[in-house]
Amino acid sequence: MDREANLNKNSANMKCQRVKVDESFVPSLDEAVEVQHLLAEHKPDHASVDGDAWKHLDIEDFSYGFEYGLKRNCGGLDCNNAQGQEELEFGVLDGLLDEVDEVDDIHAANDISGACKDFLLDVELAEKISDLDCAPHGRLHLGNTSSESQSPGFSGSSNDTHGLSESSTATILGSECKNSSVENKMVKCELNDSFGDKWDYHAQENVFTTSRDVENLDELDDAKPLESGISSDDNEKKPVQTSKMSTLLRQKRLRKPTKRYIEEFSVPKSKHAMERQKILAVDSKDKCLTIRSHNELHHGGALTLIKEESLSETITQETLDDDEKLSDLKSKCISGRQKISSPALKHKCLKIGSRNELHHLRGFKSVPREESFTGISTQASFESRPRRGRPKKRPVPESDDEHNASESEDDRAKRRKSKKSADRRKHQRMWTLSEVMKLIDGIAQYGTGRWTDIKKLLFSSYAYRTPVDLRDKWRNLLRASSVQKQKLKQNKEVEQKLKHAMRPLPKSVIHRIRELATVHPYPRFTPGGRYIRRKKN
DNA sequence: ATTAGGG
DNA sequence: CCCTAAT
Repeated sequence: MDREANLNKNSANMKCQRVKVDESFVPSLDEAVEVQHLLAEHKPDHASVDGDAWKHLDIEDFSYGFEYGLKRNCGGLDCNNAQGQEELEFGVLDGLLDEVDEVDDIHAANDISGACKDFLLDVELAEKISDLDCAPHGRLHLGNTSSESQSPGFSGSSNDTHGLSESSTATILGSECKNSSVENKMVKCELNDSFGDKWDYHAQENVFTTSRDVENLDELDDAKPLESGISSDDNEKKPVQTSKMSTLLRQKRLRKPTKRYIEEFSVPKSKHAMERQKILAVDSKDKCLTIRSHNELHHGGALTLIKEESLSETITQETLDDDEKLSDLKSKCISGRQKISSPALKHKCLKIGSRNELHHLRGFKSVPREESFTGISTQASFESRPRRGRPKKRPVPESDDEHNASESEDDRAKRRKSKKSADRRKHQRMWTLSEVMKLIDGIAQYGTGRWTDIKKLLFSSYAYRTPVDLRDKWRNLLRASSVQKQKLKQNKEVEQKLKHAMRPLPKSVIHRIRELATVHPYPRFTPGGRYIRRKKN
């Protein structure tokens, strides 16, 4: 009791010091209490049995499970790639994209479950965020038993409990970081996010190094917007959701989702899974959802997006692939949001949009476009790409269960329609490193004008790569290579970091590109200015 | 049908 | 990636 009270107090302090995110929690009595309870419970356990804490969370908070599932999905994608960094990167991004998509789709297909999930996600996020900032600090400062017991657990269970472990850790140590400033918090969040993408190879040690990196990033002008973006976003959304969150959460807690349930979230959901989710969520359906569900849903997506954005923001101009992805990401985000009408969301939207008006617009534009996300996955096997076959989603948007979302019925219908026939941009395959290299080879052989030849000879197996695609890619590569060079000159240090973080386009490749660029200056003009016109065959 | 170029 | 215009 005593301890608990104390904790409460501490927490309160922390909350005050921390950003609004926490404040929002304060008013939510039930929620706060519950959370506090958890805190109290964890504290004692932690030092001795870190594993228990996770378990506890695991069972108690299915939202964590979900969260984790998301993360794992993201990371999992790149995991499967033995290709290399590039693919890793792609995987990450792609994963994110898929995630976004996922959210979107779920939203469409199953508002109830989707809403609940996201809602929980939000809750989880809130908790996590508020706690996160403390984790590293606590560990650093304490260096006592907790750090001891933690380390093994951390790495040991790395496979499955990264997200959880971190959270739990943070929770326990929460009071330790009363001093952590808002900055820290921000930094940490970022850090953690980046972790989410690469759980697989990030060891605990990275916690520190990475944090430093992030801080450094902060110093860059590029990174700044991100910070503000996150904080404000969170702040905005929190208050709005708090009430409903508490409601839903309570309900959810009562139900105590089983592990199985959790698993379902972590695994690409099958139809059955979806259905079950639906069933589970049915009771909470009448409760809230509808409009809210949208908000929640997209909040989840938004958060993800933001993080990605932050990471790649600096890199945006540096490489085309990233560029593409970003644009894709953004457009998706935007298109998904179109239907929403939440102030907070709008804010987010604006934020994102402001960073890239172009893409924003494009996003809208491409939405209605028709798409036949057909046998894309067929070819996928080739380049060991995690690809976005959207394995998770329910395949047919057709059978749209009753329109749960009351207010956006028309919107929804509209969306659905467009979705079916149009929506998803056509195969947006990411380029793997090997593909790029092939392309380069091809260009080296055939020059820049015979894309069909290159396509036929070198990409015959890649049905999804059209000559135009090749050309486009080359164009992008050219741009990228030059940009990279440029940047490198400016701040090589930074560049390195960023590259290391996200853009693995090997130097050698860039070199080749540059060389080829001189030989085949994109348009078919030879260095001498002679126009190379080759009659095909 | 292919390619260049712009969005 | 997608689209259009020009070949």
